[in-house]
Amino acid sequence: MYRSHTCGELRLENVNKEVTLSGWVQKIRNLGGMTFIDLRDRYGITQLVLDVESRKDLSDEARKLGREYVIQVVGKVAERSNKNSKIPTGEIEILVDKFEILNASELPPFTIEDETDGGDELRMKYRYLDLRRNPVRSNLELRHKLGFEVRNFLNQQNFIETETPVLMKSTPEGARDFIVPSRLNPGQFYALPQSPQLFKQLLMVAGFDRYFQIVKCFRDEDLRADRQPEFTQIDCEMSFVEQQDVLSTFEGMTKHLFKVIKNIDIDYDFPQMPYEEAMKYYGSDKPDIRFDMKFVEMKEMVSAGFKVFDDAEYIGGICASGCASYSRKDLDKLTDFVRKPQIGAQGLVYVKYNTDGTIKSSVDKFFGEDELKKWAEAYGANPGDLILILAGAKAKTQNALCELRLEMGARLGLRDKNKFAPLWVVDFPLLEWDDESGRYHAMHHPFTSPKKEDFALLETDPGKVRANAYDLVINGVEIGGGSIRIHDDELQHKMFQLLGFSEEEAESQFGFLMNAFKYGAPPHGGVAFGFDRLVSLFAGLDSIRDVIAFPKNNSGRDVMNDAPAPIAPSQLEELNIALKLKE
RNA sequence: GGUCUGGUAGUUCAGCUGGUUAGAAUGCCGGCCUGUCACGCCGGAGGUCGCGGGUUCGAGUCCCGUCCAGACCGCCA
Repeated sequence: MYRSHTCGELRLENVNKEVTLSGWVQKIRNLGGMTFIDLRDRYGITQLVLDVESRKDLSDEARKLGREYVIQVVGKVAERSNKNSKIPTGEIEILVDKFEILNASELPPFTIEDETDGGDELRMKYRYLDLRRNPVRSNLELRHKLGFEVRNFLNQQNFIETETPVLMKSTPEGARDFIVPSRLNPGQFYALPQSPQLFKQLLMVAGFDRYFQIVKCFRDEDLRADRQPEFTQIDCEMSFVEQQDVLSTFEGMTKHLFKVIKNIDIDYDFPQMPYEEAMKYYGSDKPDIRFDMKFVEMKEMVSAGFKVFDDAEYIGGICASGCASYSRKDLDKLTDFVRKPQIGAQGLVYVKYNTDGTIKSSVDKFFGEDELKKWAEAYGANPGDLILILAGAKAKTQNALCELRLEMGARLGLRDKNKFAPLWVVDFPLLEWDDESGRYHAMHHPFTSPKKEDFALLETDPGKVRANAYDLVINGVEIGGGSIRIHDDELQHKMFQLLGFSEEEAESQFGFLMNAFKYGAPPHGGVAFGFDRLVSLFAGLDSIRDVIAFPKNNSGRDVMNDAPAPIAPSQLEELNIALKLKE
């Protein structure tokens, strides 16, 4: 028997009990006549004591131990004379009778502590050591709990978890596919799924009614802190539902998760904001509504005379309360912030509404105090507030203003990680124009249904058609998205036509779906949640890497096993593949 | 494909306008220590300053190239 107890469970009531523990040596404190060893496993830390007077042999033997050695000890539980209130086992310790080294350890390249001295790269290279640390392990425990509760909730709601193929067909729509060569079919390739979209729709045709799957998805695009090439989705689909049915069901799931995981009661309906409104007031389709600071449009309001404003397609700003005291230096810094190439504003106009009621702005030369007062009124500004204004091309300026709003929100401490503000963004456009290819693209995906009341626009002004599509946004993070699908083969055909597919292309790529629609496809819709993002949101992290056991780095590499890597010529031969690498 | 930031001891970092032997903390090794739990005290070892080239009497420091890492833009239906 390796252990009778874990390192996290012994308490005062176990005193005098003979126990066997196994674990890793966290820390050795040798006081000369007495040696303390912290023994660690997944469940906690238990202190071992060796007394030189009673057992000199053991104390000498303990000199051989090093950090992260795996040992087994037998001893008696004793009450500590000096208790440690910081750990659950702090009232007891083990008087060691014997111990055995089960496995020695080389010196770890970084400390296995909550506040490790290791940098990200090292931690990833030795991820199995990093995973021994409490913060990383508890993130994965949280992930486990969330997944478990998702299954629990959806099971109670009659959802069936069904696996769908990982080897499927490549389709040119959407993200780049990861490709897998087929040995049995020379010159042909599988693709890894970007999502099980088509299969879950076919399950609806099959009458499965309520499906879900916690499933790996793959997209061969560049990485970000919140984007990995393989990631996990909570993928769901329901039949005989309208949009509100889907929203209600998954609002329920979200509330359930907040309740059981974080003990947070959300006792209100999530707000639903049309896409257009989100863009108008927040410049983003995923607004962070933990704080207000809505955009104010000013194009109609300003008088002529200031060339930047006169030439601008869009003028808009935000009101940062209490920031009128910003110095010239602070404002210069903000100007630098919005002029960063990633944000791309040309400059920043400010209006200080001073606490003494006077107004000072960077455009005093062009606008009188009366006009500035009028602006302040439009913003609902109070004395002490600072108005920040950007002007230029509409989409770009709104985007820059969105970044500025988030920055000011952060500076004012309005983006508290322990506060959660869920929001449904609804009524997304069905299509968006792509200049590069000179055609419309599906904003969500080509299986999304247009709103009935916008059907007529499909012929006349496709860009104006709204879709039955929705996103769940929490704290400015897109947690999930979905739509009511097309379940009619004619409408689906028309959709492909709008997207510039020829009849043949549509048929060869998606014919099986449209064919299925001919055999009694029920109305259906669904949603997919980014599971990694959900976990990182619950964990209060900005990056999804620390909620993934073995993540890829910025270049899509696994720095621990050094994937991806070349394969043997014989493997290529077998796959009928000849490499021709570009310079 | 692009922009920005970084790469110096095992590790995390400092090293100013170029100037003698490149520092700190932590970790590691040795010694002392019977109630520690960030143990304490004393001593010690430890460096291809990412790599290549250039400027200079002299480069960790300046310039060019390159590799690696991170954040972001493009991309991500």
